[in-house]
Amino acid sequence: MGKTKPTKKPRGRATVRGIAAAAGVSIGSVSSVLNNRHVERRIAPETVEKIRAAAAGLGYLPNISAKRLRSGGKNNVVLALVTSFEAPIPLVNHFIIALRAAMAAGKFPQAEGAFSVMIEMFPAGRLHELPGLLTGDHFNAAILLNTTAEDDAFLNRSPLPYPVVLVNRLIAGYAAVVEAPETGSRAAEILIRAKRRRLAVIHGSPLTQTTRARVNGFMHRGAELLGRPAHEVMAGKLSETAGYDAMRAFLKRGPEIDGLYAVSDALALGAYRALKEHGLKIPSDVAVVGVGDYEISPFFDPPLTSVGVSHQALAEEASRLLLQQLGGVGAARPTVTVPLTETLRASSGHRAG
Amino acid sequence: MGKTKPTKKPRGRATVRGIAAAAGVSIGSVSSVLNNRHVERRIAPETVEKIRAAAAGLGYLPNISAKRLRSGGKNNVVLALVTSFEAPIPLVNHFIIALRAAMAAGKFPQAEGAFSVMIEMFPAGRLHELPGLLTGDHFNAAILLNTTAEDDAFLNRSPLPYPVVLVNRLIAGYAAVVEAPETGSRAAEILIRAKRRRLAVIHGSPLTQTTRARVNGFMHRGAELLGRPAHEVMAGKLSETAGYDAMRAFLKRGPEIDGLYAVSDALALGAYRALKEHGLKIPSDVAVVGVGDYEISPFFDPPLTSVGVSHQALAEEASRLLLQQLGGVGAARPTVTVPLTETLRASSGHRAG
DNA sequence: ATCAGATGCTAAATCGTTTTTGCAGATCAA
DNA sequence: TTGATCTGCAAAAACGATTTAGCATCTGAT
Repeated sequence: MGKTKPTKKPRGRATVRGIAAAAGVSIGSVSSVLNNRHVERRIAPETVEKIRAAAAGLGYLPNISAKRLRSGGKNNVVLALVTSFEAPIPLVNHFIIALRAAMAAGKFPQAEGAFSVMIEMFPAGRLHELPGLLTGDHFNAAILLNTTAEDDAFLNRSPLPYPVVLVNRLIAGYAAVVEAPETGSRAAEILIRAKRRRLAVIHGSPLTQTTRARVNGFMHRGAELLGRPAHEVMAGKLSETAGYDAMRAFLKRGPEIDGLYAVSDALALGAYRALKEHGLKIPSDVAVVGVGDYEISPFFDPPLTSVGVSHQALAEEASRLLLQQLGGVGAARPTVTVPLTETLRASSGHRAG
Repeated sequence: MGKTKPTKKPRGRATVRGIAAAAGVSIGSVSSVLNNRHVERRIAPETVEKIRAAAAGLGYLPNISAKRLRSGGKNNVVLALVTSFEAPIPLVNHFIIALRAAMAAGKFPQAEGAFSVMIEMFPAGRLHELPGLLTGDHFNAAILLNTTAEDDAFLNRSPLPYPVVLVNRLIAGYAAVVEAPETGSRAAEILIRAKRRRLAVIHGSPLTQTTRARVNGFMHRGAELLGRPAHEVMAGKLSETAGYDAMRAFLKRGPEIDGLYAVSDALALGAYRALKEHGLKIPSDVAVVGVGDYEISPFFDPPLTSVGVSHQALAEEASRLLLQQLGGVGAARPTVTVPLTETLRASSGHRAG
């Protein structure tokens, strides 16, 4: 009938072509109607209806890539936050705000301040299955969070063809932002300065690069200063419930402690409850030190002393690093160590901050 | 020289064309080199170097839209989470997980299970400035969170040309997910069942649609059952600090209360501290009810009783609704009310859950 | 009957990229 | 010297959309 071009088979997703074929018009008319330009473009009302019906019938969804390409908007720089499903991302807004701030501050002027942020999530250990990761089809640069050992091995095998910043992970050939390595030892020092001698550390299992560094630093410095090893309390995960369960079991087993280091504030909060239930007072019986990864740790009861890097600092540094690499200053892949913030609060016997 | 085509001016961002012109080769060769296909494509080593140098010199960044368009991957459905900078997004992972689950469950088969998620943030009240919002250039569908009254007015004026789901907001012509309206009244009932008679509610300022509904429901039901109005404690924001400050000032002013409703768990936590500092015990002196928007509220001391909708339920319902609209079942723009979850814990005198 | 202006649509150009095809020149074997 | 094979690259097609230019046909006025 009215076919004007060698019509393609309508396989796959509906496109303007498919609609045009179905309605017996040209793709130009289809586009005009779908963007509500049919008045200026003088499309007849009944044609408009035909096209709308065809689009609805085919379940048309525009191809965003084609739209963006064509309409050539300038904010075509796409940054990605890549994290695993299993890990929470309380950091997301920190990152977006930090990226935006870094852009506004004129790092990476090419983007003209405009960029898009995608979130890509993958099942732990399956980073390699993430579409577009290897081809670079989905984003111009990425911040990688919460990778597992398998993911790290994959990254090590196959370098990604765009700028990447790892957070709390070190892999050769990649830029990274990590917390200062003396977190654990500083925690030990805080407790020891507070006259604690029988120390314990509570951590998750398995240990990550970061939590292992914290535990090791703590154990090492504690043994060094006290000549005696600290107890190790092993929780299943880094959650409150896991911390509570592990701490409860530990206390029931009998060892007496007067100082506790938690490698996450979630564990600290869980331990709080176990300690209180066991009749122990914080800090008079047991002083507690966390890492400050919960924004509400000042409102724990008692407020939690912590030493660690703030999510905000981490996010700012990672953003800076990412844009710097995008700016393309050669092949610099620096590792940036974010300095520690020590916040002394009541949980270690200090005056509430 | 070796110019083969009427070379375009190199204005704007560098493209393969620009690199080709700079290196004196064709764009095909440029593309081959940039994608590390130069071996199979038999590009001479010195040409490879020339192209790499030109690309680096021009600060080349590929246009992601063009890449995706060309390489035609099937996951071209783009969903957006749109929220304001000011509001936290602890919900992000809930939404992504829920969207993924809904996709996997076979809602919206067109996408073949693959889709991308973008996060778009805007300054409160400036939703209308978000690039791509009106044209639909950036995503196929969106979930809108944390809009202000101005933003809502804008949405009301200019209907968006793609499926949208509003969260905790009602605007004519848009699908929405809201919490059940009886949150506030249920909170009042919990406190009154716990034999509390002198009630107060603590809330932020300005009130949002949702928090206003909570406050109104609470006040109304409280007055109805007790024949006496509840006190209103007004905090600046929905933060712990604001809650603490407001509650402290209120207690200092003298009114005695025995039941408190907090329209956010953050306010509840801030109020906890003010109450304790004032020598009041929870729940014996003052029972507290929150809304359950903090995952760690079971680990408050004492654990917080709450009535509200979980972020997870909200996210699941919003995702379902979004995909349903994408599936395009006509122009259905339903408003879905998410049922309440009531969790009785120690803060209202119940046994810890 | 003729021309001007509407009206309604098609065709083509374009966005930036990748891949396929093809062509010229060099190298090699006989 | 003549094919055959290899090298190195250019040209063109394609992805899916939007916009512009242009071509018929119709309407109404003269």
